[in-house]
Amino acid sequence: MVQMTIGQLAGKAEVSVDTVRYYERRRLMPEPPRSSSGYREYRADALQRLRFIKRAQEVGFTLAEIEELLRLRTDTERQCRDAEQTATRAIERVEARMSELAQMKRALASLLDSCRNRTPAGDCPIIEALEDLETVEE
Amino acid sequence: MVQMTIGQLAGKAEVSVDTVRYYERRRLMPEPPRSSSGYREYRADALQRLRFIKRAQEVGFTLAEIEELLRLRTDTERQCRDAEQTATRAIERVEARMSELAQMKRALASLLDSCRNRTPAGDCPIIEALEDLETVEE
DNA sequence: ATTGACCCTAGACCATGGTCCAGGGTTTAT
DNA sequence: ATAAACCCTGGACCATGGTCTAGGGTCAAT
Repeated sequence: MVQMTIGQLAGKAEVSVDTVRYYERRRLMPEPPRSSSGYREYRADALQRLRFIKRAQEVGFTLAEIEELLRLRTDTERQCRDAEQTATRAIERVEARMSELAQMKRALASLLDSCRNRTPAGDCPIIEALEDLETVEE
Repeated sequence: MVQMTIGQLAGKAEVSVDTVRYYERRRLMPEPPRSSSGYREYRADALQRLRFIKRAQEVGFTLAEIEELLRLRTDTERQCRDAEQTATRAIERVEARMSELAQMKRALASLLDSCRNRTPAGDCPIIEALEDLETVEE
């Protein structure tokens, strides 16, 4: 199968055809040649590129960053330094979000804990805590 | 100050007036009485409620969950069990997101690491990795 | 030859949690 | 009395990453 329709491409990459068209609009995927009837005709390199995008997304790059990486791919000189920077930014973003979540988790766990140790007759400590505390951190 | 305008309320809670109106539309805030000229008139309990919402949001509840908690607040019987469940769900959501992020971070760190240890002449290992790997996990 | 599965476009819509705008009225301070 | 600062509504718009729809054309199989 040297040529593929968009549906075949999407199937192989396990994304929807809408996603492929969306990436084309976003310029993450190049515009492929068209058949005489206007159908997009993809070759293996399109699948490779789509997989690149998916993998990069899985490891936490945003589509904007992936666009950057894809641009770098063709510019071998500046390539590595810039890719490194992009990855560093992505790590920092991930880390920042992780510590926000860790804070949330601590707060929620402490709410839950008070709930489990409450006096049977009292009001719900979760709701009380949200009503009264200045901060919910320990 | 027994009555407040929306701007005063928003100021005290450190949110925007748009946010207050948005919460009203979302039914997180009740519709307050209006002055003769149609201005919203808030009392202290509105501020309390707004702070409840903010605090709950800070600890990782979604607005939908906060709506739930607010509803529970008036139903003292089912209160605690349901609030506990909501908190448990929130924790699970936070934890799931945290482990996704941890996975991302490991993958990004390993990319970055290969970048720093590369042979000076080679292509960018980050881009290579995204091109070639089946998975980027170790 | 017709049915069903696929393809096309442009644009609307989804969730989330808001923010901003236009076009008006009101209140407060000077 | 006039300007600044505030308030009102309804609806559009933002980011993010898609998904869906309408209204049409095409391709493969029967």
